[in-house]
Amino acid sequence: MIRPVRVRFAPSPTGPLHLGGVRTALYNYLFAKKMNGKFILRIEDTDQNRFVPGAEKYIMDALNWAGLTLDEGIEQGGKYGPYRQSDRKQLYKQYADQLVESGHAYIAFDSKEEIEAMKTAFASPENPSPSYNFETRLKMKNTIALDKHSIEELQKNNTPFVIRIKVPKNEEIRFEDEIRGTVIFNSSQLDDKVIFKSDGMPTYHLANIVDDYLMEISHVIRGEEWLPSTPIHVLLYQYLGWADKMPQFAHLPLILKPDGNGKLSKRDGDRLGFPVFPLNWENPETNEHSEGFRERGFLPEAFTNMLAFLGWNSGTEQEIFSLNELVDAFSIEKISHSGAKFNFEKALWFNEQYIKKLSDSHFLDLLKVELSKTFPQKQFTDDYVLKAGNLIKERIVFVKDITEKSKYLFENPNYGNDILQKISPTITNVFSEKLLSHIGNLPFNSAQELESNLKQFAENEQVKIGDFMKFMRICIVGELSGPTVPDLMILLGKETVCNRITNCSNSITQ
RNA sequence: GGCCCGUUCGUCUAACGGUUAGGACACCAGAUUUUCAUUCUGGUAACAGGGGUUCGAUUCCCCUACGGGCUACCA
Repeated sequence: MIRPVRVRFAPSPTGPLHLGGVRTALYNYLFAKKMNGKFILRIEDTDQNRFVPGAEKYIMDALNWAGLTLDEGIEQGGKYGPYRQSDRKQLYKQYADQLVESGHAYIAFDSKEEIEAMKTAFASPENPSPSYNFETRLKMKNTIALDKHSIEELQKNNTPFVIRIKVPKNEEIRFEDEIRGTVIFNSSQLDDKVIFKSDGMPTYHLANIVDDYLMEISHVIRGEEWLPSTPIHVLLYQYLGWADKMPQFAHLPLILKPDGNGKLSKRDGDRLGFPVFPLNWENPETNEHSEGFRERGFLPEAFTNMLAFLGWNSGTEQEIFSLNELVDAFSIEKISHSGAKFNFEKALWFNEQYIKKLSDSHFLDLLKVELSKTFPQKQFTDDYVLKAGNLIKERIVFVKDITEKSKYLFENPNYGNDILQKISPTITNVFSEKLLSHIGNLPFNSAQELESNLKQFAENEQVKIGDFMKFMRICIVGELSGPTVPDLMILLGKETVCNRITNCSNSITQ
């Protein structure tokens, strides 16, 4: 059965998208593009209690930042809309009713307390938490157990009710998972899941199946946490008469915390000092702030590349892939089966690689953004900014390191006592004076020329070349790191260099 | 507890019955660098355990152990 590939990313807007969510979206996108199919965003907001303002927009912003272009969704529209489940509310009831009529579902009037009571009443050592299923439903308040009169009575009193799927006893439910192969469940282990809630909204299980069917979804690529409820979904497809339209399932392994075990959570990020969300997020209820990969300084290409490799591998030794290259190389077959621990070090490495690859014009644009943030007052020429950037390009992890760690490229440094103490005592005021007048007559043509000239000067003055260069570095940089001294001198120019030597010398004498 | 999924260097992973078990990150050492990085070279380091199947198992099957997920009128 060949049908057009249509995949959906279906998050619920209960907060910011985390790493795992973005990766699920990424894999859906890659698969869609690889197969010349459509990538769709559907917002699953059937739980009105968990609605978080801003979350929906956050999801779309995050996908956009990561470069995962949608073919259909809330903003792009499409002929299968609306794409927000709350906007499709009136659609679902008829399918729940259809299931009741065909005998595959039933109405249940039990209150929360009554269900609790059942669970404690039937609890046993073998079965500590009995479920609402073929064994217990006959003892509950529903249209299967109750007689006609009691049902009418409950309905007349407007007793709140839900609709539950009637899961059969002891039937084998099997399906082919694209990642895990054949998965088999016995229906007796399942419970009669609520498919339609008393507030008039469907639960995930129903809404998901109805929408996937209506939107002609061909493949469901989602997290592994959905594997246990997939047999319910399979049953729903059968009972609704849509078995031949059931999508292929692919259940992704989870992203785990770097240390220990378990799913990666926001707490791990806070604890270990790295972001777990793509973009910054302010929780509107608690005002809690969470840092995003974008704000941390990650390039979107590096971020998606890194994410793609958390649970997938091309099978070759290539690791750097643009989004388009990922599309070409992607296959569900190569998705791994086990959970992947998130490794922030490797994420940093990916970003470094992408910084090194940046074109001059792109790099310049990014540099200017950072500079305007740090030095809103100052003006620098593009030529200067790019030269400065290229001087430190291969020693930075993030573009913003240029202003956070290399400010001396744009303003004179301050000289703290600890750094001044590292200047050799052989560097005296007399020496500084001589140096300044020497440099004053020096052409600033090339770094090589400057270097040999300075070496010669140090030799003539009988100052150790190491001591001298260290002094020069401290004057220019304010610390013992950075590009080579002659390169910096050429970049900054004679006047700035002389000023800094003067400033530094003055600091020593004070 | 039950059900389901998983298990190769510290981490991400390659291997689709026969390899000195490969790569990357991290780490260590050396070279380059008058600093810090970069770069280059080299190194340490893994098939969870036990049974089968097979001429031969990291690879296929079973069991055990361990890890994870699910077990809501949440998704």
